Amino acid sequence: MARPRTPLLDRERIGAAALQLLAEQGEFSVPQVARALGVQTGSLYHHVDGRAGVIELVRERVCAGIDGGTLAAEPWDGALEAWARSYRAAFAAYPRAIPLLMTTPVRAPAVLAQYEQAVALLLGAGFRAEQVMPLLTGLENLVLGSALDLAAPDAMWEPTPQTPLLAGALAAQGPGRAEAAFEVGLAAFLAYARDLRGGAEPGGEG
Amino acid sequence: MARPRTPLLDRERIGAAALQLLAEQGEFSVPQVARALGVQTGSLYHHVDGRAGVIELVRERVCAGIDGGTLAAEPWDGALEAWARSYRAAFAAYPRAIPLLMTTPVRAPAVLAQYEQAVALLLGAGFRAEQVMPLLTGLENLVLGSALDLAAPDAMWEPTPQTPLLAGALAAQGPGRAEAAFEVGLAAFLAYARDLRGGAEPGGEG
DNA sequence: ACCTGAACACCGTTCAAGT
DNA sequence: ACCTGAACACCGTTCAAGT
Repeated sequence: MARPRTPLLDRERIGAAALQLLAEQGEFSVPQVARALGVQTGSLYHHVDGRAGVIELVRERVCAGIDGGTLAAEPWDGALEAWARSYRAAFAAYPRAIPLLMTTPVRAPAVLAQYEQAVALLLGAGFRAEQVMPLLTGLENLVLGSALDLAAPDAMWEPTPQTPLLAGALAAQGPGRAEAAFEVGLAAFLAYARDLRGGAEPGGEG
Repeated sequence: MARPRTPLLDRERIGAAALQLLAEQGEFSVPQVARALGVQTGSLYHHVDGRAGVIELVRERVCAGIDGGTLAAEPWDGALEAWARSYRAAFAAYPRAIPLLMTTPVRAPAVLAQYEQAVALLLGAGFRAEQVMPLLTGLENLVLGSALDLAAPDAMWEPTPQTPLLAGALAAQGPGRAEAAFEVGLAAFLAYARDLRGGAEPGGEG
């Protein structure tokens, strides 16, 4: 068969297959993706830059759920808040992909473009350049940590008979609690950002 | 040679070798650890429950740097703050281990014991059982995210010519910024916790 | 350009054999 | 109990061969 008249593979289907594997079993391998698409493992390498490239396709798919239009709203703090909520919802839809995406450098151009826009928002609001990344990474920690907590609240703890209090605290966790923690964390973050910005003029340079 | 009169291996040395590999190259494999100890790969399985067991040894080593005594101080919010600072310092010493430990369930008894103590502190301060885990995981997100940011500030971003603002924001990041973000994040967290607790009696049951 | 099929170095885990 | 040495199934990546 060799080269088919119409390609068997494309980046869309590769990303979708990898994300589905992640959703089902919490991980994926390149051969598994190939198998799911009825193709040889090596064939993927004609479309994607190895496993890291597949991860970036997954990131693009998950992040496609984020409404980037929120970043164009005014005022700046309302835009940031709406973006954070949309960001969290997108990741909460694929909780088992979060660990993979949290520990992998962001290369996907579509995602970088959205962060570029977020940087522009903060600079336009009057923040200084050194203030921007701490704000964005702080917001990201809040969003991703909380999305993981929302969808997999006890994934990180294996209590034992020696830790009865911890076991009780885990059992007492209600689904609304992660929600509440996010709300207050977000409010605290926004209050901090407003305070940090002080009386800067919107669009000002210094 | 088969069984030596005095064992060649012990859990201490396995954990130390794995942590050193993580510090040097950001990852480790079981065969690499065996090689570093001059031993066959299979030998490790007599001392440790597979790769996951080695990860838990690494966690114990890193967490050994946390001063658990802080949790016995009074008042409760001062204890929590001191614990968070010690926690962050311990992880900042091994930044390349953080991604591995952040995405892996906690099984190490010594670490679980410390969390058991933290749960006891919060319950003793008057928090209700459902409030405890959201507080602890929120604090953990703050601490680990900030430790990672402190030690590897640009590890998560690969800016391109299409993202000049992002590149500028990354370049403008000073080392003191992660510190400042942690300080304010911690202050916001503690203020939230005090507010959530309200006027509960220390040691009260609710 | 795109797929196959085979290869390569590596991984995590198991286990009989030896002392 | 503890180490060796070999095995197994699996992984990520490369590449000549075919169309």
